[in-house]
Amino acid sequence: MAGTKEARRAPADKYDERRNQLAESALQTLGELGYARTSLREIANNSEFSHGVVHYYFADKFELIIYCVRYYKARCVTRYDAVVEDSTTAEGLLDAFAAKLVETLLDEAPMHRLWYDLRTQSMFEDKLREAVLMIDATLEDMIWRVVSKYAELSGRPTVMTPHAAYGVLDGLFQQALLGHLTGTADAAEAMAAQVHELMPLMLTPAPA
Amino acid sequence: MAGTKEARRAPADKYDERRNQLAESALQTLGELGYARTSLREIANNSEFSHGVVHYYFADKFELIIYCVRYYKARCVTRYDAVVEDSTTAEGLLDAFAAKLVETLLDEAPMHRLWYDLRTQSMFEDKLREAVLMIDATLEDMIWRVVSKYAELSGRPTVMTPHAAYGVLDGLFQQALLGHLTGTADAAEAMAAQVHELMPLMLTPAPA
DNA sequence: ACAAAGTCTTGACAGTCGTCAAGGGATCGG
DNA sequence: CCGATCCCTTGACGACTGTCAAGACTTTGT
Repeated sequence: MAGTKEARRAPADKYDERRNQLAESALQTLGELGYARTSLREIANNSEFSHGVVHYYFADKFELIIYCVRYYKARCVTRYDAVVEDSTTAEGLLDAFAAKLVETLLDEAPMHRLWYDLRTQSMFEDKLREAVLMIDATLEDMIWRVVSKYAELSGRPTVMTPHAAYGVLDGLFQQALLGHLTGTADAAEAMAAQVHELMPLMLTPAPA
Repeated sequence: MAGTKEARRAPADKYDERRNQLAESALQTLGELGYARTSLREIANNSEFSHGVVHYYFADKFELIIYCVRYYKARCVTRYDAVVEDSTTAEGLLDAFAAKLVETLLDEAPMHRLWYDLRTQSMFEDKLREAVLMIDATLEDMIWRVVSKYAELSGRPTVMTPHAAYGVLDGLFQQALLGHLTGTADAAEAMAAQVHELMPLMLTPAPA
């Protein structure tokens, strides 16, 4: 039992490569159909392999999906780091942050709805919980890097905890995503305006 | 089984009554298993009928689920109205509102996670969109009645649109629900504290 | 009381699902 | 060059799904 994975031959690289390849096909399928309607056969159809190969690289469906969640996290968790590092003024940071929010909402809408789908599934399915809570915490850190930098550039301390700041911003983003996917044309821009108004409220009031 | 009074019922009433009865069984099942794992047979199992009866009262699965969404809405949309009407001070309103939020999060967690599940499904499934957007708008109105009354009692105008106010509060609630369902003991109380800090920020700054 | 209409159960259908076993090629060490 | 190992395909299994038809039971109208 123990050590079956270590016993694997030299091409551990190729093994991981295939797993990532399948993860990408899975993410694409999940982003399109959602968790409820995604089958392993459909995932394999969106790859260059047949449906049986999934069980060669993953023990079961959950292992694949959880692997996908972590694989996805690795790509998006640094999304706003450049914004944080490059900004020199509070207003510039806020503009760049809001613009990046709009950009990712428009460009990667399927991935975002998948994330919300999986996070909600974790409320029902124990097996998804650990992975989901881990990435959620990482996203909270990501947002907090933005907010605390914004506070620093403004020269005013924050009045919100990282948890609360993530909660309210995530609420606005999710709302905008729903609007965007259901036909509200200016959902993303409306969110940008809301973020512009909300962020200053996260700091102690500016001196009059 | 002793149907003493149904004998004289008008058929239309009984028909709607059965539909509501099935809707309640469906809501219970959906709240327990989530959308992805709920089958019509499981719904019928949680009722006193057999699985075939569903297609006697509903054309298909979607009609049942959409009926459930509307049925659910009718019950919860007035949840905070008593809070709004009975409060005479801004602080009293805020306390009562936060307490009600905590109460419903703890007592009706399965229903809330079902709502978030269905709302997310509407990002993938066209057929759910209309019903979900309708109830979402109604919830936004419900929240706005609280916020605007809070502003009125405070004697200070709001600085947020109804849409934004609902977005941020819903974000905090959803975050707390996830925390509560995944084992964070004080998730609900933490949310109450966050709401206490957030609500004043929705109004123009108080005079120093 | 009899017939019609309404209500519900049963059983089956055509699919789809996750999973796994058997086996065929491909690749590589010897 | 051969045999072992890895990679992948194929096909099948039992279970489950939404749906519907046939019929039994109940209630209603006359």
